[in-house]
Amino acid sequence: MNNRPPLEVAEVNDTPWLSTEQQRVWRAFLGGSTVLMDQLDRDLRQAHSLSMSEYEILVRLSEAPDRSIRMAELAAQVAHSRSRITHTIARLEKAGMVARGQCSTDGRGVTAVLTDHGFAVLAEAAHTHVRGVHTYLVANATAEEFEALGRIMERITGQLGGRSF
Amino acid sequence: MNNRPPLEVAEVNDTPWLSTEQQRVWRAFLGGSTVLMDQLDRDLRQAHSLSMSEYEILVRLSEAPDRSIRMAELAAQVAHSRSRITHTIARLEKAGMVARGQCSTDGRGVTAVLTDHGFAVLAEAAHTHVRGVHTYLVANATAEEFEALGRIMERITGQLGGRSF
DNA sequence: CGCACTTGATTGAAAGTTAAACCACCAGCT
DNA sequence: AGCTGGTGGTTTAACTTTCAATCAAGTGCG
Repeated sequence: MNNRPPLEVAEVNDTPWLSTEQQRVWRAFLGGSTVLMDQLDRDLRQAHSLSMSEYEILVRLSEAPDRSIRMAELAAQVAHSRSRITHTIARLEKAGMVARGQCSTDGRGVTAVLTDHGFAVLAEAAHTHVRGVHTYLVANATAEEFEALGRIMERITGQLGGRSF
Repeated sequence: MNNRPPLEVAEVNDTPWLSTEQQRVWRAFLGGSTVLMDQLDRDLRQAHSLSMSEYEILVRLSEAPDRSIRMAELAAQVAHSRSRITHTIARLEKAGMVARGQCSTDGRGVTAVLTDHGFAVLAEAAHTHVRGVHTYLVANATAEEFEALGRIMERITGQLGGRSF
């Protein structure tokens, strides 16, 4: 059971394996996207003590009518579990960036509302974030490549988008 | 301080903002890659009780000479902190998939070695994983798009690749 | 209405990750 | 040999995320 060819290249049963080239791209994606996200996260933390996911939440809130979104909806938008949103909002609330409100139309509904302070922090952080996206991603792609990236990712989201947590 | 245009579109100071189109692509990437990774992770867990990062470690080990890699080198390959590798390897060791060995050339060096059981688990899991990559990613891109993806991600890794943890 | 059933959100504990302190060993220098 | 500084790895505690249980409020139906 020892002298097989490297796993990812072997041809086994009915599983369609990856070509060497496909594998190269896949690994580039794996490595590249982690390195990219880690860098954006690090930048945000250093400059504004915000994690990437906290930042994303603030962005969504800032764009919503009344700067407020219901917990479940927020969870769906950023693809986190409800539980995680509860905890994260609790932290952001403690930091004074978000407040909780009752939903008017549904007795159990809770809405997260971006405070003025939260908005101010976001306005600062956005500079850091956008600069990062530019220099780490946009600058590393031609217009066509960038467009291609968008198309691929949109199809993936279309295929896997609606999920249960 | 209330009636500004949406944050990500406004033009402020010297920060080069993102065009609406760039923003669309960036969000697609953000959403698409999380949804993709989540799905691959979920598949792996359900079928083989392995997380994506555990799987990646097993893959690296399986490809290395003697199926063993030193801790620090492993950490670098999968872009995790040393500490995280220590913990993860401890878990994999408890599960009997990896063993620890002393490094011959360096007294403090510790090597992680893939056991036969670990290899067997990996051989199973690889089917699940590869099938996932195919149906979620490869199938959602033309050959050109796929190539473009590879180029972008390789450039990013080139720019950000060597990091400290 | 009264019942079962689902959904929205929170809770608390377990699991995983990060951050910082720590120990052991290597390397270079005097 | 004896210092000194740096690297490899583990440990501990703090923090974040997940998992399962819980509770409250909505919905549908006899």
